[in-house]
Amino acid sequence: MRKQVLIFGLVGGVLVTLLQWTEFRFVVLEHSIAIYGVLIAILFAGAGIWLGTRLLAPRERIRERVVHRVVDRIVEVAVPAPTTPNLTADDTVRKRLGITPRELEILELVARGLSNREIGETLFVSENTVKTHCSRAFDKLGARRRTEAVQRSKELGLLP
Amino acid sequence: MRKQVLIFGLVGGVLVTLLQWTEFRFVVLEHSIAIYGVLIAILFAGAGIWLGTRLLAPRERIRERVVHRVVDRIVEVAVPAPTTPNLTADDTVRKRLGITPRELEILELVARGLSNREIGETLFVSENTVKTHCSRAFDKLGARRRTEAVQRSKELGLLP
DNA sequence: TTGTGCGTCATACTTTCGCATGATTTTGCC
DNA sequence: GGCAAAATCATGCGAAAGTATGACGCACAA
Repeated sequence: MRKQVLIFGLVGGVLVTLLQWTEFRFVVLEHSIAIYGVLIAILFAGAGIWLGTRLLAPRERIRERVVHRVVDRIVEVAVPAPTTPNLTADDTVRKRLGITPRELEILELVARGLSNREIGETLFVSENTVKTHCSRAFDKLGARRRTEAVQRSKELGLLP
Repeated sequence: MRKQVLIFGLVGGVLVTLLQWTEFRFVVLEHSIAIYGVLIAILFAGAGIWLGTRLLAPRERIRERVVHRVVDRIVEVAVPAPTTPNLTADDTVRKRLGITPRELEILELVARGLSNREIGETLFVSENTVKTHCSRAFDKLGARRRTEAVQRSKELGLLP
C-alpha cells in the first residue's frame, strides 16, 4: 500500500524533471503550453485513478467484510438457535480447515456465481491468482468442482 | 458511474480553458511553467483519485444490497416453518420461468455439486442430455454459469 | 391428425475450470 | 533484519462446462 505512494512520488518527480528539461522546447512554441498542460493533466489523472483504486480498494474490502460479519450474525440468530450468536464460528471452522481469509473471500464470490475472471476484476487481482486461491480452497474442502465447494462450505457453515 | 466521468470531463475542459486564459500571465514568467505543470499535476491527480473512488464505490454498494436481500430471504424461509416442503411455491416460480420439471431436477443435482457426467449417471441419461437441460435452464434463469444458476435458483426459492 | 411441448441424444466448437509447478512479493511477527 | 505465512502471478495442459444446431420419439390436446 505504501509502495504505491512511493511509486507515485517517484513518477511525479521524474515527470517534473522531464518537465523542466523539455521546458526550453516548449518555450519556443508558446501556444503549446496548453497542450503541455493537457498532457500533464491526462497523465496525472490516470495516475490518480490508479492510485485511488490501489489505495482505496482495500478499505472497501474491509467494509464489505464487516457487512458480512453482521449478516452472518443475523442469519445465525434468526435461523438455527437463538443461543448461538457465534460470530467466531465460521472463523473457527475456517481455521480448522486451514482456509485463509483470502480464500474464504474468494469462496464467497464463487458462491455468488461469479467466474474466476469476474472475481479477479472485483478484487483487483489476476485470474490466475483467483485460480490459485480456488484450487487451494477446493483442496482444503475436499471439493473438486466449485459447485461442490460451495455446497460443502454451506454445509460447514463457512458460508451463509 | 457515467455521471462522474461527465463531471470529470467538464472539470477538465474548464481547467483547460482556464489554462489558456491564464497562459499570458505565465508566459511572462517563463520559469513558472514548471510550477504551472506541478499545479496541474496535483489538481488532476486529486481529481483522478476522486474519480477512482467514485467509480468503484457503486460496486460495493450493489454488493451490499445483494447481501441484504439474501438475508431477508433466508430469514423468511427459515423462521416461519422449518418443515415446509412447499411444492406449490417453487412450482409456481418454476412455471413462471418456463422451467420444466426435468430441468429443475437437473438444477437440484447441479446445486449439490455434481458434474454433468455424474448427473447423467444418476438420472440414467447421457451427459449431452444433461448439458442440454443445463443450457436451457441457465438461459431461463439468466445465468451463464452453473454456480450463478444455483445462486439465482436459491434466490428465487426454486431451490432450498 | 397434426401441432406442440418435453425429453432425449449427438456433433462440433469455444470457453472456462482445475491442477501442477515455480516464482516473486507482501506482510506480520520475533 | 530475517523468517514464515499468505498473497500474488505466470504458464501449460487436460478436463469439464457451455453454446449452437439439428434430429428423433412420445404424449397430449386441439
